Amino acid sequence: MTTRLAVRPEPRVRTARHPARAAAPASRGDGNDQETRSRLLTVAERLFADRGFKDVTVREICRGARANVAAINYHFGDKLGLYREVLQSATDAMRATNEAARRAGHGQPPDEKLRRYILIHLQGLLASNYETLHRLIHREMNDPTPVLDAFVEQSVRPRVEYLAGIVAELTGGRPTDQRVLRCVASIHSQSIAYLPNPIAARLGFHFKPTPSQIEEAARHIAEFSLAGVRAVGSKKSEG
Amino acid sequence: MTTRLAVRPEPRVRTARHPARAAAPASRGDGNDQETRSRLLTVAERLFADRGFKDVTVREICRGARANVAAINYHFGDKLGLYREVLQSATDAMRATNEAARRAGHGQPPDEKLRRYILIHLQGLLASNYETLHRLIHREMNDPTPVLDAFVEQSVRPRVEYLAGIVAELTGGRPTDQRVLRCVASIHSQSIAYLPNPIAARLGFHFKPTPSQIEEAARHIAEFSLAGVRAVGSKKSEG
DNA sequence: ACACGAGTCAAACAAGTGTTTTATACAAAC
DNA sequence: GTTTGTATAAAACACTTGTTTGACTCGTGT
Repeated sequence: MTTRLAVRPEPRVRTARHPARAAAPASRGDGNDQETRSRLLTVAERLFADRGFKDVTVREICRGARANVAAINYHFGDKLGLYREVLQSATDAMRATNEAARRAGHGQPPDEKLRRYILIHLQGLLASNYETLHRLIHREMNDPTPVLDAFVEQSVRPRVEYLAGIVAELTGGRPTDQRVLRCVASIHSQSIAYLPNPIAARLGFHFKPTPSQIEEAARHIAEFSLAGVRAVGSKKSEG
Repeated sequence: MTTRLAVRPEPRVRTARHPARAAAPASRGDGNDQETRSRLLTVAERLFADRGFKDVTVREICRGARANVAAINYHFGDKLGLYREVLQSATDAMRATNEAARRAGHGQPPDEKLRRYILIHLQGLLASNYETLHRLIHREMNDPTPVLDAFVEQSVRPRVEYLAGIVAELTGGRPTDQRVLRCVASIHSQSIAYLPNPIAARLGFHFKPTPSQIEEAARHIAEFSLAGVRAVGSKKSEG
């Protein structure tokens, strides 16, 4: 029936997720059981990233996971419950990248912090298993669901605040200064440009995300941005 | 039935678009006629931008345009035909912006060409009537349809080539040089960041696209990029 | 032995979907 | 006046959608 993404009372998952006594889960001889659940997650992640929530049918996911049509409702309550769980793993993965970038820059001068931040994030962005997750986020940009709030708070905001801190160090401004925030936007947006997308493909930009190509791109963004930050940071505010 | 976007033989539009003799089209007294067609286009543009091709139903469009369900099939053959026509007008509008930017930079030194290019494109990007069209393109990035090819060739490629020419002038490189192309990506991606999007909204970035705010953002991008281009352009290629 | 519950399955369900059909109104061409 | 072709409308069509049902396994606990 209604398929629009919306908040609604969590549908009762039949019994599987809330076993009555459940010490040792019953296991069948054919090696399935919990496996079905994780197979559904794997297949759904790929399909949702490829074609979006609405364009993917539960029948398709179940066929891909060699499960019955009812499996999704049994294991996740409904289609949206499955989607939520898929997207939560994306949020977790990106939070890990954030923390890695922070550690790598610890104790370094601000320009070196920026270089390492950009490199690590670009590596994370283009790592083949994360790329799927980024496509999911890109879809959330067009059709936000309640899941996006958690992602922004846990993943994007820490990243932006850390970046603002670096830029503030570089320019001597305050992290909430308009001028600083514009620099943050300029830096962040450049990385996104290296994600594979159909327009770049049609233009003939075949960026191969090999380690050395990623390093080269990261170096470009870092030097480009450092010069940019210094240029706009040293100017008196005008107008 | 099948609703996936795909190339398929153009469905026969009943008669309206291919009148047999048709000198003066028959017109009814109630002032409708061709109006219905353009009302459908207007409503469809807004709905497609808001929620995407698949999420919008023909019944919804027709209700919004105060037309019968059969109106879309009558005037455009099918739902995809309507979508095609909506997106074609996006392509045309952007091509006009391209040409305006070219004219504005004619005879100017390269740095001034870049400043004017960025300002005009940012103005086009954020003009309220173009913003709808950009949301449509953003959706095409996730789910490309055959229409995207025409858009890239007529709208994106000329833009990128013009920008590459300016950067090449600034650095003394050739427009197809890897280093030049990376600068083009850096410049172009910064403008995109100013399009309204749900992540920026959740972060509290309330960019008001007033003329003066747009000018200020354009100035930031231009100075940031000019410094960046000069920095990476003056360096010898290494590694 | 028995009951219970986890997990799976085929089938059905209710509500949508894009599209087609049939009919009708009306202005212009003949 | 008749025909022709445009434009609209209500109803039906054929099909897909997410979800639910009820039966059926099969390990486990008692």
